[in-house]
Amino acid sequence: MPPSKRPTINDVAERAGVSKSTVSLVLQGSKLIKSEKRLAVLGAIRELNYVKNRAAATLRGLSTRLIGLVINDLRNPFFTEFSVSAQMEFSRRNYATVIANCNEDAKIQEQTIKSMLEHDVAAILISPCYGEVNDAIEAIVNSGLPVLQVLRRVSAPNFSLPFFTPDYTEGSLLAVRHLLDQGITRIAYVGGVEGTEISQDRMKGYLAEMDFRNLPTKVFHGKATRRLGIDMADLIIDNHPDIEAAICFNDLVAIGMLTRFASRNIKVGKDFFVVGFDDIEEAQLSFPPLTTVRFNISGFGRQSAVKLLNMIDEGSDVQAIEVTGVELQIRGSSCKSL
Amino acid sequence: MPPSKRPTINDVAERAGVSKSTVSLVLQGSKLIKSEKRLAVLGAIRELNYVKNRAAATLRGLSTRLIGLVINDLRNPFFTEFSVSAQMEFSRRNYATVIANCNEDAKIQEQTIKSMLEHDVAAILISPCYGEVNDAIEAIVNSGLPVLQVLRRVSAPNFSLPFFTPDYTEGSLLAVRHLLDQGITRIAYVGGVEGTEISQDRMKGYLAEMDFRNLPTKVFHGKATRRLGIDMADLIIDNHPDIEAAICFNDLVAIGMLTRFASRNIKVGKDFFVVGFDDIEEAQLSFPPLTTVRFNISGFGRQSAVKLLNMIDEGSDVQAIEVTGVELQIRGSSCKSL
DNA sequence: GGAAATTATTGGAAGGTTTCATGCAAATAC
DNA sequence: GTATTTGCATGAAACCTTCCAATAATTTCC
Repeated sequence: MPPSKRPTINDVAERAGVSKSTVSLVLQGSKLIKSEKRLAVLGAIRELNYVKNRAAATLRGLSTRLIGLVINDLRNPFFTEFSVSAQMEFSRRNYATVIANCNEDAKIQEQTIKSMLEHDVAAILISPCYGEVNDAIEAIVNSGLPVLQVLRRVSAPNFSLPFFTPDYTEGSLLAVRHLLDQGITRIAYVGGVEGTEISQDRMKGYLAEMDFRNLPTKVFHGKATRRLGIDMADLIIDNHPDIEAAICFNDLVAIGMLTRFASRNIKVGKDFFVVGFDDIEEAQLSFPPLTTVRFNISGFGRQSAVKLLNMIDEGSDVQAIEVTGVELQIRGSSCKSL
Repeated sequence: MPPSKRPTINDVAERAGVSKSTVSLVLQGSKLIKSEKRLAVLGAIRELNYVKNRAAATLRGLSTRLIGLVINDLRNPFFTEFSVSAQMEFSRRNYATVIANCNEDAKIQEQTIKSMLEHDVAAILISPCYGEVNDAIEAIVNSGLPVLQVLRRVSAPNFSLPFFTPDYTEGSLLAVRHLLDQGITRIAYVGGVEGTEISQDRMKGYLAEMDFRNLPTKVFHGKATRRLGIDMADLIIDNHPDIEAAICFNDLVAIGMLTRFASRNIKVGKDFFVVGFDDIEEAQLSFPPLTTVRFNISGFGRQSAVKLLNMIDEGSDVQAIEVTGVELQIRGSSCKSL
């Protein structure tokens, strides 16, 4: 017996006693085929365990129904949540997702993107990492594929990609006002790598409002992880006893701070106040529950997916920049009263 | 001007003044082509922005260099860590990863697998969800593709897939002995959906050892989330004051418990003791730091990937079951002394 | 009952790559 | 100077599907 390769549409046709064209039509659910023959074909397909060869179909001009998802840091639960939601929306629309974590490494990112282009993905959804990204962006733009950049923005000298983002600035504005309204004024900002655009955006509201009220600002930069939150909590307790509240770059940092405050026996929500950003699932389960800027990550993931799918289907263009609203989810970590 | 489609190998050949075969050879890095011509080809490729059409290559018989990764619950940081590590290993070996979260839904899982088979993935790595999985497994087995099942095992009546797993039973054995050695005897087991194989395995060591020492066992089942940990902490505090320690199905449950114990002002590591399972990144950052069964998730992810890649490359077979060791990472949550 | 219109089925070409067998040129051997 | 080997380059076939144009079968209409 020959090494039994995958059966083809021809094998099915032969088995069912029809032509390959008929089989193809059946596969596409054409109404043209009489149900008698259609049943025969369907039967043959089942008997032979036929699966269609997408490569051949693609070559003939059909879409790969493959979407590339490029994420700067997939281990961060915020991005995980985003990615999973987007992936599931793609899946619902019958697209498979090629994913890659570029791990904040521009080199990996570039290689990843090129690999996806080779695989002929129908579109790309990207939350980019920073660094030397020119070649990567150029490759994407040259491909002419629908692309949507989310959550973080990068651009190359001559190219830019449409960008969809939550209103970060508004978020920190809400956070700082919420604290100020309670008479809390000695507020620091914690986390975010210095110089990155997203870091600027997330701080902007804080800086503006503090400035407007003539209050001093204090910023502690760093890679936004639980570890940073822990370290900065120590730093603030030990060296900056005057500070009474922190607005954090994201929930991970905030939760790190909560953890350390708990272990050092300082009551957050009474002696210190913390606000996060993102509202990851864990935020409502921390102790105390975390006040945070909420914008429904999974909803945002789904929306991003839908926008991209629309770009594919209808060639609908996304504005250069689109912004979606945020709100403050108030919980115990920031409230004197609660 | 025509709508300018993607340039093909022919366009490159023409531009470089050679035959398409030559271009193909260059693309594959063949040593047969003189560097003079090779340079011409490379130049033409650059000028035309040529990217190779993988669909055509695949049709001709080349591997898609696509690997399917099917995960029961991608939002769970444990599986995220696993998946990301595996994906990055694939990427290092120049394979792109098609990922899908089947969200503990057997129907989605089946559909996902069929979609991957259609896309002609070169192999499948799967941490399956439970339920009605027969058709899905059958489809995989019939495909004849290399498959590796990890972390959780399912099987269909006539088929089984090779399985690679950490030694769960040993893990809970280590955990329970560690507590018993400190004279802690009133130990409960918390979390894990009743009846699932993984749940059985992770409890087995606990049940066996407690039984062996003639100690009473107490099991609280449930879906292994932070939320469950929180609820079970309440339940134990309010209704089972005799229980003094909990071995948890995973770290999420354990951390949920820690959170609630903190908020109810019970000192874990003094008045109560908790052991987790998995050693997710957060375990060392919790308060108190969490004692947990450790088996290096990312290492395990990488190993799984390597095993699968070897199956592809060398047709090397994986034993029906392979087990990798675990160890107990002792931290503050379980120790009277620390 | 037969022409016309409609519905069902089919053969064949095309799509871009890889690879095999072959061709040609240059180098080596006698 | 011819015969043989070696090194490079190429044309053509094959991979499996889709879709168009053409044909065949059936229905409709006078």
